[in-house]
Amino acid sequence: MHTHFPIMISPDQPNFKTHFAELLRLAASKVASSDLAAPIELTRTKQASHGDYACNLAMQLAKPLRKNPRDIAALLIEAIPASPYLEKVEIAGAGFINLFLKTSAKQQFLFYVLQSGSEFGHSSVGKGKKVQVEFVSANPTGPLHVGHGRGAAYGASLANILTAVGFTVEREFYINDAGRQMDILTLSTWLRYLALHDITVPFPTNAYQGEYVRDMARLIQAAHGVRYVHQPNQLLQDLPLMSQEGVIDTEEQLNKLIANTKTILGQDYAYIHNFVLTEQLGDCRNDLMEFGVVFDHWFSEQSLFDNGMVAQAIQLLEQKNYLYQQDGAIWFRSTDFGDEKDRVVQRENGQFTYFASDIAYHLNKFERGFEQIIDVWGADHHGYIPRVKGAIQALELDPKKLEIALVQFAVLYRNGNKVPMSTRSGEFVTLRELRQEVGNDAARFFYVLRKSDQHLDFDLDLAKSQSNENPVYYIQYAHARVSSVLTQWDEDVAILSNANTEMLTDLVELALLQKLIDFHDIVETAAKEFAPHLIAFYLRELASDFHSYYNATRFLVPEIPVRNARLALITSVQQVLRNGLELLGVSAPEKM
RNA sequence: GUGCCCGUAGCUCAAUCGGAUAGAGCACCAGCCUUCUAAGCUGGGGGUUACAGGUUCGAUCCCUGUCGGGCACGCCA
Repeated sequence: MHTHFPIMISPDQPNFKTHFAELLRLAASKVASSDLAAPIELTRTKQASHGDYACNLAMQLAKPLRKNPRDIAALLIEAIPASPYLEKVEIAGAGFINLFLKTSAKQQFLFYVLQSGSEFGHSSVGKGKKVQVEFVSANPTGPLHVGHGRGAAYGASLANILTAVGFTVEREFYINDAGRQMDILTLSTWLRYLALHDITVPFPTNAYQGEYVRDMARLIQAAHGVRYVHQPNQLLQDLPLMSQEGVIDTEEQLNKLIANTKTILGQDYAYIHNFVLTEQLGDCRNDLMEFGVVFDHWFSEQSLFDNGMVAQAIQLLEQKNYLYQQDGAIWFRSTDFGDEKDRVVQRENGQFTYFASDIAYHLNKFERGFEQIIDVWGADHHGYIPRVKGAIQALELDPKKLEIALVQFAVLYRNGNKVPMSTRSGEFVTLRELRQEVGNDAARFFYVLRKSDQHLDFDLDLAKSQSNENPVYYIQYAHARVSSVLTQWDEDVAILSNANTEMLTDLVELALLQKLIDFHDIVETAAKEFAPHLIAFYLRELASDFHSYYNATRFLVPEIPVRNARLALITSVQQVLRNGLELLGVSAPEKM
């Protein structure tokens, strides 16, 4: 194919915005002899009368140059080099410089979209740098619920976007398989197993209540019969007093039960512990896979203990003099790094805290050579940030490499009421249930339809009753409509690369073309700001522009040049819709 | 009580890190299918950006205070 961009600065990735910014930079270097510290910022205009791109440079220069912004703008415009893509430049308002992109440049841009295909929107600004996105990382103590779903959708979309702009991305799931919660789940399962053999012990109210615990007990029974059955008298030994007869509800009681269970089961405890872990992890993995969320690496917290890495990390802090002993425990001086208080890394009983293994985990991440480490956390962990960043600084690692993306929890509403959610009580709506109710596509899209640090009100009744009015269908419908037109046209799409796009002069058509041009910037901004929702909003706007076009214009007209030009346009729109949906993990159906 | 986040149309949310007349969707009202998919389109009403000050050419955005909401403040994970 012959090139349509004779003097484009970057023929591989025609980017008019950066091109114009470069022109203005050249102009500014002539006008303001002193060097400019700030980069030139161009924004897309909201109104067509303001051109395609606007720049506020003149207003920013007003103070240092001690001149009227409009006068500066005039000087800048005078100094702008000629460009084959620049139609005209105007001064407006308080001193805005409005740049108009040549219509021919917009028209020819279509060839670039068609040629790039599924690669359109991708770039190489990431330069192949190694980035890790760690997300979900839910305790494997029960099914994923709708809160996890948001982290999953966000992290997966973010990873896709970072990949699209040229980073080498690793998706990691951190398995909390070392803590007390796993012991509680093991105990819960064993108690349900005993109940299957008519040995009833009061089931602690603060143990895991969910039906899936009984399911696991049945699996163990089916595989091993009575092998793990023991009489309960030893189990209740030395149990702290019950507040009411037959009710176990304190943490001390739970701890004693766990300790007794370990004694009674001996070697067998590890089997049940391992069984429930494998079972829950497998369930979690399948659930996420069905949701289109796949991880490159599953990292076990337990492995940090097994390999001695936790002890090593703590020793390292000790060597650097950031630890001290008090009340029998070992503390890390996180207050040296702005934390509210110092934090325990090793308890009085000799056990390391979760924080200790997290220090080792992050040290390990740095040792793996990532240039950027992104932790996606639930917003309830925000207080945890200073101590982790503090530990990283204490280890003399670069805290700027670690970025914490906080995702607010999704709050579920049913019949206008908040749905209570607690994993242990078993009262929660699972991600699976949600996916079955509204579908994977709608769920993936709905989750990223708002900024991640905003609370998400998820109205189940609305999602269910209005599933056909979900915005995702609006976008998918636009995609399917194009497919339908192309099917009826019934010719090879390849010939559209010879279309005469100068036929596209209608205002709606030019607006659509400009929208396609915007896609690159949207993806890059989404990557820079960790903001997948920008893609979702962009796609809705693009679909909206398309639907209007569809209703106002007939594509399959007898005049072949007009027809092919319009088909080239809508084929390009379809391509961008598909590429954008792909980033969000949403399917792009040919038919609806 | 202390710290962090938030407060934008009736509802759910945007607003390209300080820019031009604050935008969408849902809901509501009035129209559009004999022609490429009506899961669509066109038009309409809807706002003192919680409140009060401050900073400057210019504030939803930055600063201070007040009110209201969420979260976190364990030798839990």
